[in-house]
Amino acid sequence: MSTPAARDIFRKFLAQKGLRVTKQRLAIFDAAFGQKEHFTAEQLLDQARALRRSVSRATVYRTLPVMTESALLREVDIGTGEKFYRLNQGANTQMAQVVCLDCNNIFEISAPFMEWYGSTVSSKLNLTPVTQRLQVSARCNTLRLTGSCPRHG
Amino acid sequence: MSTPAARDIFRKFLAQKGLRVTKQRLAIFDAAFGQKEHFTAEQLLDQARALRRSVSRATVYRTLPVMTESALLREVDIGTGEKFYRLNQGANTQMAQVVCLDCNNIFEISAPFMEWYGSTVSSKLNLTPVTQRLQVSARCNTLRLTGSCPRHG
DNA sequence: CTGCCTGCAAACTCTTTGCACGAAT
DNA sequence: ATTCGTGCAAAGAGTTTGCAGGCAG
Repeated sequence: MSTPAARDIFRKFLAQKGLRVTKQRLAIFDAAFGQKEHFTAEQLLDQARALRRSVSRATVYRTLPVMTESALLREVDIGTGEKFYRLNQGANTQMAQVVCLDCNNIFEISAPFMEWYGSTVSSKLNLTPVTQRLQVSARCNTLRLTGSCPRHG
Repeated sequence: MSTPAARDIFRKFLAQKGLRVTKQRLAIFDAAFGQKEHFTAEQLLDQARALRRSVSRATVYRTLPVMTESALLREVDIGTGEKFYRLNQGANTQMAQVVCLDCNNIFEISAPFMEWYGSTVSSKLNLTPVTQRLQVSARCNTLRLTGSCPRHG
């Protein structure tokens, strides 16, 4: 759940960008803060609608970029067609994702060397790195051996 | 262009998989071998049609997985909506991609440590790694400083 | 009041799929 | 002669956008 303090940060951010503080944006913001793990635009829409029935899909899609640009959220694209988002809990270190192809869980692993790698490799090409992503797809050993995955259910 | 020898390898692969050697599949295969860099399904369709007018988009999309499974091609997903493909010229080492957001070039960089990283991290989660991807998005210094990018045109 | 924001629905992009015909074995 | 493969067009999924009306500043 979003605290009044967190909400004020969002208000301030919106004001600063010359954007209006609307009830829809606040509902979407609160919904995002209620998420514990990765979530999709659709899941965010559901949660936001629970807080304010009229929130539309379009507004969710229009608000997500605002929240990522403000570093409130991180976008996580694992190449499955739909994008995932996650609260950016003040984590300043680069994260890698390990995606289990069996249980569909996304595990976030700190990978500080990514930043170094990005700069090193970019400078050789006369480029300036903007973002890095490192992802590992894997299969569940437990599921393979026992036929059921504890994380799967 | 595809040599008769390369085409024979493809014929053999198809036979081995119990798949038929059709004119369309050969045209798509030849088109793929004419590509020097990364290409999209649409670009491959264009090239294949240049070799055999009737090749359809559906067949290209149905043939691409066959060619990736046979390791003739590598799939490169940089999260832009459309997938890229590339000839897998016997490169056995893991590759990272540096994507220039200005010129849209994709630079392939050998990154053998990715494999090590994948195994290390997966084993801690009791998973078996299947694939790794490491991508850096970057901006062109030359473009920023001089207003034009030599690779852009 | 002014004009940014919203909801709705249609449009869009890339990819997949059902079906009847055609061709490889 | 069998099946598998093909082309076509429609469907699908996720996301974006044009427009008329609504609400924040």
